[in-house]
Amino acid sequence: MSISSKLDILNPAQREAVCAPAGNLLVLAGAGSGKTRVLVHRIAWLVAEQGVSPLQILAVTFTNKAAAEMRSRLELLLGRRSHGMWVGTFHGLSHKLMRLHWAECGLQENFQVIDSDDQYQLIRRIFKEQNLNEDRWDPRQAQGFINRKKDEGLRAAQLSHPGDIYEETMAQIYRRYEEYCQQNVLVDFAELLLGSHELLSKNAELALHYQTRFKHSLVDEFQDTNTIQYQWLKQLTNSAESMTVVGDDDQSIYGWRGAKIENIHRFQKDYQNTSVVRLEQNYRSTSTILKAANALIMNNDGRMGKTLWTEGEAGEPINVYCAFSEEDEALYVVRQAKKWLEQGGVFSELAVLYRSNAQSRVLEEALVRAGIPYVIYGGLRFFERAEIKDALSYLRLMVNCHDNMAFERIVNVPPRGIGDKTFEKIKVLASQQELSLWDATLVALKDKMLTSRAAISLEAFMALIIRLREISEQGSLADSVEAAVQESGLIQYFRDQFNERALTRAENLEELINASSDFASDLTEEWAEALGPTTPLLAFLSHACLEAGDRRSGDEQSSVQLMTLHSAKGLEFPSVFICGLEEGLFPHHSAKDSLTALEEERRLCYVGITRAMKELHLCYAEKRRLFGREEMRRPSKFLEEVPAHLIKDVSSRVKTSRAYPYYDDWSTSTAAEIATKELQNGYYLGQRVVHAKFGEGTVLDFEGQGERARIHVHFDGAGSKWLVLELAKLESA
DNA sequence: TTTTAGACCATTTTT
DNA sequence: TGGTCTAAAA
Repeated sequence: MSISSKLDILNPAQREAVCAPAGNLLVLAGAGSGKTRVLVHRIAWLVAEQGVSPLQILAVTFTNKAAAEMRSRLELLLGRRSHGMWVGTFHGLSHKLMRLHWAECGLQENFQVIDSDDQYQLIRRIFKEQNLNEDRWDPRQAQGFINRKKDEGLRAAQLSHPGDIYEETMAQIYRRYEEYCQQNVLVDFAELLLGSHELLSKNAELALHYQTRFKHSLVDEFQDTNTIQYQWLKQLTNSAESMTVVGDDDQSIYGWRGAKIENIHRFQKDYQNTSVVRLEQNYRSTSTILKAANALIMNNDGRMGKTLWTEGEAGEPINVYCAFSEEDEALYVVRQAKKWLEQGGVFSELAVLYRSNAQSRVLEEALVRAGIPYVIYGGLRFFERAEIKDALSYLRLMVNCHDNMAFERIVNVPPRGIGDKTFEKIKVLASQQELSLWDATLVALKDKMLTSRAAISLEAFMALIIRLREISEQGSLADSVEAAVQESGLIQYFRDQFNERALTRAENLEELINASSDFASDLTEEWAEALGPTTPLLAFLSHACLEAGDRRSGDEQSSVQLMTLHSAKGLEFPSVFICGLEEGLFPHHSAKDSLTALEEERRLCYVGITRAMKELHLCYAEKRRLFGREEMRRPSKFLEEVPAHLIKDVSSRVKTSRAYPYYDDWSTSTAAEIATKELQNGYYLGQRVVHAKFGEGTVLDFEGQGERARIHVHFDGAGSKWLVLELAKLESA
């Protein structure tokens, strides 16, 4: 197989990186400079031209998305599946190591991965158990503390701060947390890295095995690595012939999460004779956009240095819109979106970026009014939803009935008459006799310590779990999931409730069954390779934690894309709006006292600007409602840092004018039309109505459709009530 | 067990 | 302002 013809499409710098001789290589890849292409081609080059076996390759990314893209592009390039190659995320590969060597990790074969929400809940449980006052000590802080320490490679036992009450308390919580995880065979995200790192540092032989295996390693987004990830890599690549890291110090926006840009500098010190290649030719944006980005980022100190350029044309100037208010800013976006459509564009080519999620609301409202479809990134992902986690807890108990977390979560979900009192007795018994909740329940039942009603319920619950376990031993993965969802009564519980939310939940549970069946059929072949030896059920549970699903919500095909600047990283759009470019908002006020923080904000802005291919709109408002208060705003300093000659002021008004003129574009959605949109089932918000029994009142809210529709009315005499619309027989007052 | 009222607080987020 | 969380009330 020849790859050389495929190298022709590379530019000189890309080719230099792809074909660099074995050794250590640092690729500084600017935004839109084809870094994934370089990474993929380098692997292909190693395999096809240098005769490197896929088994010798380790390729690490941060996100599942990046890993999947790398894998599929590699397949395309090599014309075959890359069997035996380790391509995955830091966490995914760590997980694989731990599954393969669970015993050496001091775990059991059926260990389970927990996500950050599980971790948080667990820490709160520890707070209760230790009688820690949540007003004084914040569980979130403790969670941050534990993860930070783990990311630094530190165990609770290694911490000591005599006299410092804060550190002491946190360390104590950490210790208890470790204990709990060990007892319940739970592994959190940070633990995957730390645990697999320790696995290798404690087993010289094993370490040597992997070190001699992975002759060629490649790492994506290197600027985002934290301390433990760096050590982890160093350990695995100890005797590698080539180590290729790709990154961009200018796009480091996760410092607050423990990412260390310094790792780029450290790499050059730790890995001798590192050659550096800069990818500066950009294939994404117009030169105007690139000039703006370059000028902005020049204001940061201590950069590795890079200047983006393009062979493409200058394109349009950058639009700067000074809005009167945040509503006006949103209307600008609406106007431009309509214009884009008129000129033959598609909504999905537009991205609206903002610093914080709270900003999306006003934008959404304006888009809804204008009838423009949009998709918003953010919110809960599929596997993070409460009902899904409930169902997964049943599965977890099927795998390991001593999983106390899962036990506690679902023992009374759906409600089966096992209340706090009963459960408290079991918890006390469990801690006294050092039993799992499961075993403690057995003892409590045997010794008749419970009321008969509770005993019956608990017996039924345990019988259910045992029955489910039997089903899972005989049937397929989808059978197990379906049984867990059906037999537990979980889905029926939601179906019995007549409101939209419960219905959605029931639908989600059905979707979970589908997901498990897809997972089983799609991945059967890949399991062994991706995860090592494990059961389908365990694999599915881990998958649910490690790849919690898409963050997007909304299902329109051609929709405007709304997201934070952080989530825009790695994406590109023909036209980009950056909203809320105001001091205190972007850069965020929390960055005002720290130069490092300010520089990270600037990099975030740089990331935003470099998402744009053809058009860029920078928006800010003179006045914005923040926390219910109206405030006058100052434009962001980042706006001044963009050279004036690249900018076109598109503000539609004279400084002194008032709101009225901006509502030109509302001509299509007049007051009457807005009112109609808010009219539901013949009623509208704020309407005065009369009820035969409760008298006069005001309509506050609606819920549901058709027969299930309910209306929330505040009655002057009788207070506020939810009424079933069909039965209420309301009349207009 | 579920609903509701009041307190509190307010970047960014992947795994 | 509004979303989330907890404690109290129905």
